[in-house]
Amino acid sequence: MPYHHGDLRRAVLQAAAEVVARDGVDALSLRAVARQAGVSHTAFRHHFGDRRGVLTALAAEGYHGLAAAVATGGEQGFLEAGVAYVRYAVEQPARFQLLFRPGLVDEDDPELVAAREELARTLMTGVAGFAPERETDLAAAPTSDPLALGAWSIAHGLATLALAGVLPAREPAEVAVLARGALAHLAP
Amino acid sequence: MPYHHGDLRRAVLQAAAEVVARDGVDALSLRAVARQAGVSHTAFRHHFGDRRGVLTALAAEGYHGLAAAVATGGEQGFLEAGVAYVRYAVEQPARFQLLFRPGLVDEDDPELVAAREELARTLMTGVAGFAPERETDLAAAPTSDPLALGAWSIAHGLATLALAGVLPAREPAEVAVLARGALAHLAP
DNA sequence: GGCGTAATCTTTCCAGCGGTAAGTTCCTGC
DNA sequence: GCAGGAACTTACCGCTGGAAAGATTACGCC
Repeated sequence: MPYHHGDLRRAVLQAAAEVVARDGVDALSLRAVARQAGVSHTAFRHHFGDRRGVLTALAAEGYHGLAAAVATGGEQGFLEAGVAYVRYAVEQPARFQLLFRPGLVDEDDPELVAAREELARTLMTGVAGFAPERETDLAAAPTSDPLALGAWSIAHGLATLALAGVLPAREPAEVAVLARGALAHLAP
Repeated sequence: MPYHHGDLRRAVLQAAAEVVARDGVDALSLRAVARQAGVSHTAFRHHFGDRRGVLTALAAEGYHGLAAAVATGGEQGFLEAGVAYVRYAVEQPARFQLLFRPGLVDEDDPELVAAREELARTLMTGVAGFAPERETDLAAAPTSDPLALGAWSIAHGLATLALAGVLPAREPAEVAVLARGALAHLAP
């Protein structure tokens, strides 16, 4: 075992992603990750700073994944974009929580901000397909367009309600049905 | 200081509620609460079991508060009921998170379940006022009515997005404006 | 009135956590 | 081939939640 790991950053992120996906964000222990990577528990201080730094890097990756999922679903229309959003949340609950739980990440991290903007753009293109006659401004933030914000809120709200265990439905397929029903009540 | 506190359960809940409201759920330390109540850190094991038990009891109280807020807002119509929901979340973020963050509470606790059902009923009466001609079934769960679920999702989604720091708006009043705009796109 | 039992609370201990500080090893540029 | 900085380790600190065992009090029952 060499003194210098070589690609510790990558190894840590991968190990951390596994732990988070399996046991949730709260269960992520730097020491456990370090053990799994065969490294002392203070080794990645240099790469990430503190625990929040690790989570921030992980979250940036997560935003890309969510944006990709929504984009793929969006090829089949606006409604399926929303469904894809909800599916992502229900199928990868811990990853999703990491993205939106307050206080977990460093909000000012450049990579994180960029990843969030990518997601915002993806959401806007989805809404543009829903109400084409509106001449939606693709450059605008979804937070400044009431319709886009409504769509995002429905998808996001349903997803978080499902994760909270408030909905009777648990399986992704069941939740997807609920998502379609709720999204159908959105009017341009 | 008597050996038996007298009303430890009440004292602990009050102290815990203060800590949560001030510093967030994650900052709630049983030891800190115990110190504040002038009691050893294992004293309330008997009353609540473990940490989760304390949070569960706290959450049950919180559901009542949220339901009351929504009911009050609902007197001015459906839209204001939704706005009240969002306001509650933004004005008391930690309390709100406690109610909906996965894994924090014991989902099977009878008091918690009852409190959740009370909230569900309140939400349904709000929706009934929105679409009176639908002859909404007040006894039905909001999760089985697509319109009710859509309304709940919009309010809940907007609230959680705001708490996540994704929206530019931070002040309750600003968020309330966004809530009205988003809710306005919901059609019976 | 007194006694036994159960409820309540304390003391003590444990392993694990994140973070800091100081020291060691290795790579890289000159 | 050597300085200097990057990468990593070891040792330590205070904190946490929980388990176990003991002390104290309340209370029902005879």
